Amino acid sequence: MDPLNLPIYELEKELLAALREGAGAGGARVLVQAPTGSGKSTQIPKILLKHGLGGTGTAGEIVVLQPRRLATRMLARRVAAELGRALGETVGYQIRLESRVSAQTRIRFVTEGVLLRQMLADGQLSGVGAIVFDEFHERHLYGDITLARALQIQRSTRPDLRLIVMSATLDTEALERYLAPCRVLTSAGRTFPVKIDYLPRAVSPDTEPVWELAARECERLVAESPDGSDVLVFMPGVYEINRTLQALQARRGLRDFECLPLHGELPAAQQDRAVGGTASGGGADDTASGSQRSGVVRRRKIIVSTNVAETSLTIEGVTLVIDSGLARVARYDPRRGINTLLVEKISIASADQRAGRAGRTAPGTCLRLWTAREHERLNPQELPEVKRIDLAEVVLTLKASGIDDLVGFNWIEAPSPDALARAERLLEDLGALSRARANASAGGGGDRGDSGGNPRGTEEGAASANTFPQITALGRQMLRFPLHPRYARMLIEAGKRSCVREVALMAALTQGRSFLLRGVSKEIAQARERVLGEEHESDFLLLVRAWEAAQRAGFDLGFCRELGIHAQAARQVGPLYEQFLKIARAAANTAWERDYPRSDGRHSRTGSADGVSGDAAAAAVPAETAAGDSDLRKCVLAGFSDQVARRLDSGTLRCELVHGRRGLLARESVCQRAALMVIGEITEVGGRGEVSTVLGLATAIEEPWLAELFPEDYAETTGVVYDEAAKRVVARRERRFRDLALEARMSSEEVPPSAAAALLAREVLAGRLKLKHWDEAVEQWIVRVNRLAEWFPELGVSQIGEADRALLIEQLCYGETSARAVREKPVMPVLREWLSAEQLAALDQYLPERLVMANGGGGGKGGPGGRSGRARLRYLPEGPPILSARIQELYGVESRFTLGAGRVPVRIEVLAPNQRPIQITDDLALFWREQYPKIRSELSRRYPRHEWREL
DNA sequence: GAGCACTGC
Repeated sequence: MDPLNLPIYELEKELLAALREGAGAGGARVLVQAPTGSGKSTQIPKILLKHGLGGTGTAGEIVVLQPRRLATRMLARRVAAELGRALGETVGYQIRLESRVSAQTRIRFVTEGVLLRQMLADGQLSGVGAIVFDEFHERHLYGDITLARALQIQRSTRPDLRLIVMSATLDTEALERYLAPCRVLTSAGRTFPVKIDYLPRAVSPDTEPVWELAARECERLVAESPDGSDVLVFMPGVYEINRTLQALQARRGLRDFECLPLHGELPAAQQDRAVGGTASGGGADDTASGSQRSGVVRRRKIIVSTNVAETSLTIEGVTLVIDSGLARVARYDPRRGINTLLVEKISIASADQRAGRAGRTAPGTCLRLWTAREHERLNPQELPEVKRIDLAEVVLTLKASGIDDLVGFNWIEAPSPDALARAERLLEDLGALSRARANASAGGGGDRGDSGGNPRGTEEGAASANTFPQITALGRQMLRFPLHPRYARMLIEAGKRSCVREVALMAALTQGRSFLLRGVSKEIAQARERVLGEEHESDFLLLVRAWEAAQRAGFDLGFCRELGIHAQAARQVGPLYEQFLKIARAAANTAWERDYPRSDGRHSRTGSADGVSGDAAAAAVPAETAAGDSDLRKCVLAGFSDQVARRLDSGTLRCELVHGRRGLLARESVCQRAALMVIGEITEVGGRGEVSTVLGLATAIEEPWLAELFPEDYAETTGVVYDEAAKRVVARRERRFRDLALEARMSSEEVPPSAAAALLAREVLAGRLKLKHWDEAVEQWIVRVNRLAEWFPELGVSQIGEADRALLIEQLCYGETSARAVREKPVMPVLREWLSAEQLAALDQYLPERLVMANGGGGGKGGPGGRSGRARLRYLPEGPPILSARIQELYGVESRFTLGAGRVPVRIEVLAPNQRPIQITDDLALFWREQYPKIRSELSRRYPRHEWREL
């Protein structure tokens, strides 16, 4: 097609006029509204170049911002070809680790991160005459930030800078207001019409899962148009894709179709197969497409895909789209400090984008698996990334550019104050920002109220500049690494511990797509163990071993497949690793690499700046043993100190994290034996059945390291320092560091029990440590009682013996199975044998405000510990009368019950009418045990639809 | 017998 015929040329005159006009009025800003296929990405840069609008003077450069690398490369290539020039001359591109530009380059296509980095290096963007923001509707975080900064620069010092923002969606009012005054130009696209159908009636996923529904409708539609071409089905994730493929293959009417999955984790060869067989990613697997090509009749395809096919990959020849309307959406929950990845309904914009995939080559049809009425209730747009993801990296970047007041920054859409506060707090913890003043209105911090000896009045409010946390020298050092601040911090720590090489590799291995596949077969798991050896200390180190093995094998496809390694992803790690190393080396005055024997026999350099060869240090090569690994693990701790976790029990994978969070250690983690660890990745996942928080990338740590690395946070917690400043720091960490560490120490056999007891007893007696959950803490609780007995004879408490201990655990953990035992020796009287009423009362203050009765613990098989995946937390309007009556009698209050049933504990909390949990005393507990059958039957009568068997 | 979308420096 002749590019000059593209619809976008209808806008040429207007665009030029708008740019000239704007230049006179304090800065040219144009918003171009044009759908995909209008030719805007290639032609607008050319129009600017043709009319000399790259800028005044000689060096005026047109920078075109793109959200994806592949598109960046291809657009540059096409525009260069259209201009009849070699790539890298007039037209070039720049993406991470790859640059094709020269001094003559006037049009430079770049990815978003590249421009943000450039702004950081040169706050005036000298040499840049125009910036074109392409695909801006995708609203990536870096796109938002670069536009905001570009506006700032234009308004302050560069009114000659031309800004063109291009968007494919029509809903641009907010953007228009943001850019005002600005001109809006609209152009038609050149795609084929797509007929959109909805379901006539809503279908509940309970009666028919989406994959069944999709397969059924697919069969029907295909029968209606037997000559049609390929079909594209959108599903939220791999699980749903596999179910859909099964359902499709079970349909008789679809027997002649080739059904193919398409998602990001698939090897390139398989992706190519789904997309159309053309080599797009350098896949070496020619066999599949080769035989396909030679076939006389090509089978029609049904491609079942995730969102990759919505924007990143284009599939030729599709005229029918079936859209589930669902997607897995990543968010960051700043309140809990965890990532979530849950199935959600897509937005209208996203549904339109998906539908458009049916009209690339010919008129098409899109069936939406929801009703027209349901459609009206969908969100018009996806939430932009600023409102969805962790802002730490961007906040650090802004602080480095001198923007201290983040709330006052000219966000296109402002993130929540919570999200900003969380990012600042993480950066403070990492040492990248100075601590906020005590009386600064930090917002979201828990340490309000102790304005202490500060002479300033209360609620001064008005933000004077010096109350904002500022970037530190360490923060600037961290910013040199193109990484999340956590990993940058790890690398800085590695510099101090002479293990940069290893940590740089660890960082590189965790960027981008994960190269070690999850949920692999038994054979692969065994092969991994055989080839990689045993690793128990860190998931990072397992990655390192796997990658080194793959590298030694030259990333051989067969070898990688055997070990469940994504060969292509693994191959991309090398250059990244080198980049981090290079940056680390460039940082002068640190001996960042120790002389570490490498698998290839070369020795890395030691010594400082002048590059003296490291032979002399060869004698000092440290043994590759625990000492070396512990340094690596301390680096991880430095980057993730707010994600320290401990196992709650040995029967399940449940863990407790600092700041009161919980989760399940990832099944594939190597740290199954560690008492205390650091978590590199917290993700709440779900979609089918239950939602759970998965803790991945774990690293075992040792408790003394906490004191070593965080002396001021930890000192107070062990009672050494107790001044106001330390108190505040601890308040910020919500005192969890200490509790977790102590608990972990208690359950670790390596620490002499007497030492643990000494610590614990002191904490307990000082009132600084309280028990939280009876179900999980029975063991520790018994130990505690025993330590109390041992260390504080004045309490007159006797030790809990082995037999009684077993009995207690049985009764408290396994509930009903011990009904006989309860009758014979009820719990509380047993306790009474050890503790007098006074002692019990004294102990009461160590007991939780909120005592949970539970049958917990994963252990009791078949018995009351049986699971029911379906139960959810639910409030019972009324509890069992027999229990209510007793509570009324004992406490004189009306009660409410919360029945919680997760996978493991089924628990009933007793709540007073003011919603505060009631402390359950021994009387009530005893009553509960004795009357359990009656209570249960009352409950099942009252709530017959609930499943009670787990009780 | 559990549990995972897509980009980018």
